[in-house]
Amino acid sequence: MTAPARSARQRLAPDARQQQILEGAIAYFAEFGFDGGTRALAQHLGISQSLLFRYFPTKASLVDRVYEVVFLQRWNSRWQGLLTDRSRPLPERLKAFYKDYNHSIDRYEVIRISLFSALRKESISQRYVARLREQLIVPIVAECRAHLGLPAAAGLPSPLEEQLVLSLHATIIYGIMRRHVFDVAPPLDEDFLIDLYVDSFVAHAAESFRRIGAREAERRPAS
Amino acid sequence: MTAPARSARQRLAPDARQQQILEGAIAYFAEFGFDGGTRALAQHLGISQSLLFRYFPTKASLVDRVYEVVFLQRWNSRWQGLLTDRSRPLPERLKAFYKDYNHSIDRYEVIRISLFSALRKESISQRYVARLREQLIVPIVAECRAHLGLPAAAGLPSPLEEQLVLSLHATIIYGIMRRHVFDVAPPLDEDFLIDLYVDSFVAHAAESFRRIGAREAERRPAS
DNA sequence: CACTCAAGTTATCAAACGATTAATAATGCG
DNA sequence: CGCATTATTAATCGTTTGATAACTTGAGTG
Repeated sequence: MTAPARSARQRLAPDARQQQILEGAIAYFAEFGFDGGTRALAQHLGISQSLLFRYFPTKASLVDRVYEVVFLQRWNSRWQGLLTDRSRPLPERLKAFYKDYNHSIDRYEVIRISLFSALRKESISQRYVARLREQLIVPIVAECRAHLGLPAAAGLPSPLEEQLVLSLHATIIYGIMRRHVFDVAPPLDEDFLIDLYVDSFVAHAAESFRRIGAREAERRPAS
Repeated sequence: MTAPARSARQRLAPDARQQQILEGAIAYFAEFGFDGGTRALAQHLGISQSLLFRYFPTKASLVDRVYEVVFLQRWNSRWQGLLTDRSRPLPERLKAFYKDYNHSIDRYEVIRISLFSALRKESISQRYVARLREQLIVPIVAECRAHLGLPAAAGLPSPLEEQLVLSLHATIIYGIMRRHVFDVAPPLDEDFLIDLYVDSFVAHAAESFRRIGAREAERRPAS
């Protein structure tokens, strides 16, 4: 009646094995961080520790592949186009974008590995943040100015305007962090909340931009 | 002309040495995480590695002390009273609270150690989050209902209302994380931004709570 | 000024780490 | 079916880890 213990050693095609190791590594490092040992990782995968080094020459190279999958493979290059498509009203664009964005990064492995690597100050993490700023945040600032009938800013947007737009972004990210890092917050009616956040943001945008403009004018009186 | 190398071995009173180690450990673990080695920590402190174990029996006990200092010592028990003091208008209370809160946790060591320990699922981190919810978030929800003239909720607040209030909270926390974890975002006119966030939140609160009420009514039609 | 006590360091331990080598067994081909 | 190929593992290497033991040196006291 005992299940016939299937052959302890199962042979896989190299591509399949590499893929399996990579996925296992993502799950394992997301749980325990990148200081987790290769032996425990191998045990999670049901393979021997030394096999890892046939497919990845060093632990660091495996970690780098994990970074690549988590950071690069999860970026949708259509986001920027979606955000700047002025044939649709801004609130609609923001809602569509943040629903898609939320959907694509609201995963245990993604958010935790992002944080682990950011805390390590990995360059790939810094590049991700820079990309986020240049391709999403700065364009949203510009779209807000256009939406409000303000003149397009020459050069980079003002830091305060950027910060204001980030406050909307923060709401989404922090919700994901609460679920997967702080381990509270039930999975909840997220699309409804995104509509609410965006509407609240847009409703107050005119007043907020006005106050920021006034603030910056008073900050540099000699212009 | 060479500085007279001060005696390599400097003798300190036990209390002073323990304090010095603790502070050095906070700085070191905030930078490198809790998997950083005891040797490197000792080197940062300019002492020998074995001396650490005279003042803390194990590395884990040192880490626990670091947790205590970062989490418990930075909690102001007057926050709850400040938030629920209905002799002052709600926006004023929220602004005062968040300025103080921001000021007390916007520190490199605090935010990074909080994240490291949350990722490790340390129980002290979970207790902190629970306390945050019970003593700050839930009361703010109740104060918002009162401010809006809504009946006080029986028992716990609705999850959606809680999430809405957390969106304000997220704005503050995420700004701190951007500075100390993602290493972007200049230190910026924070009190001005907090005023802006709170005003924006309160201005739209009536509409937001109304929509949440409607949403929850439709979710459980048979009540 | 010598003596004592304890703060501090050097030297070392066993265990765990990433990584390598040599042995083993599963698979496909003739 | 027998054999070569190679995916896989067991055994092991040198380092580094947290922790301990034995030795050293600074400072206060009679």
